[in-house]
Amino acid sequence: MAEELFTTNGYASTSLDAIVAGAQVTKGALYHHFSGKQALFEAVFERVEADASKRIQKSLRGHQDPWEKARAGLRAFLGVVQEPGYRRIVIQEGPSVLGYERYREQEERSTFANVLEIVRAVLSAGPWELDEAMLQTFARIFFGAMSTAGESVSSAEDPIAAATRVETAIGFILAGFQALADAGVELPAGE
Amino acid sequence: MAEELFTTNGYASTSLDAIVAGAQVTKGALYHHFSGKQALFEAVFERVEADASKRIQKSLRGHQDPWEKARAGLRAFLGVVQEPGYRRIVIQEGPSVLGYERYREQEERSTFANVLEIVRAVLSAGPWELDEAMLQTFARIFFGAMSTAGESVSSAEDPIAAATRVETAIGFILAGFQALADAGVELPAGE
DNA sequence: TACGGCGACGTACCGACGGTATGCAAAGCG
DNA sequence: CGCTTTGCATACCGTCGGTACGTCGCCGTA
Repeated sequence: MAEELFTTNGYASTSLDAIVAGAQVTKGALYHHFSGKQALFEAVFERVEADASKRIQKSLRGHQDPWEKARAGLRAFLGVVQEPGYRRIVIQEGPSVLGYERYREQEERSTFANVLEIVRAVLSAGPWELDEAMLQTFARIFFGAMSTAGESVSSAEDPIAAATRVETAIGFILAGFQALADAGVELPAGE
Repeated sequence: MAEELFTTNGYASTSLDAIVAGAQVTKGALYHHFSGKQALFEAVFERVEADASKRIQKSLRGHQDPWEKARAGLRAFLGVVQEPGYRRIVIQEGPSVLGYERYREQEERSTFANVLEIVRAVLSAGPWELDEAMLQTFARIFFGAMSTAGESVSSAEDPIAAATRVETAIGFILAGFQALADAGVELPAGE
């Protein structure tokens, strides 16, 4: 399967010959179904993304409180982001193989959508009035934070401890939000 | 120059022939100085990184207050991250071309070091007792947040407004920290 | 049933690219 | 002044992504 080869060897080091040999087909068949190597990668990318997104959504069910939802989602995301396939295909090579634009389009309607939903829920619980652009900005920031954190978690010598630290740190940031909400602090105006 | 070619076309689509043609040398000369295409990229990567790091450090000078320092550093980072060379070479293709390990080693002693320094200054201003691992975790989170935010900023239809939104969002998070510090809130214990 | 067209592959091949082997002039050195 | 080493130039090779073209089988039609 192409997914394993891309995950273990990376995009550039995975030859089409190796893929077709592993899948028991020929190059003709491959090029009948996909327009090229990049299109094949994109199909794999979408599958991995869809799986991850489904998993995260599943973890969100059952939580009504936004903060609880956020914590559950964070935990699920940290789990997803530690899987070699997601790390390699989506986080590491996605942006460079697909180009940032296509990468973003794909993310926009899967995993990032989940993050956005969570952020929306959390920030709507506060006293702030945020327009859509500001919500997206917050979501981007959290998405990036958690992606990077996930990378460092899964390459740490003790991933479990590292994941705990990340949860603590993000929880701390969320606590800061709560504190601001309780204090009725307004959003600092953009200058 | 190889840097421009890598920036505009990307790593994979930049042939060594194009590089040597542009630099008025031959492949023999190139392979005399670098052990291969990846090593050349790595050299370019280091230069871009060093430049960015220097620029950020410069912006930190003159600020004593940690929060002011953080804001200045954030602004400088958002500037750096909008430059095509840094975006493409460091953020987009760095991880996939160098591999995450080498990428991290490089970042560790340049731009990330700056972020770490800032985070250290900010968090030391609070009443919390953080060990080094926790500091690194916070720094990773902020680094990832700002890298991703920078990507979205520079690909936004109005980059200036987007940058302002990012500054607002991060400022909000920092304000949350301040609120927690003022309230004397402890770090939530890792479970 | 004969047949033509078409979709689903298989196969042989091409051009480009990264990398290497070898040559060779100039500089350093005893 | 010879001999080694450095610094590069050039010709070439293996691999890989992609393509051109052939082939086999199915399906509608007369």
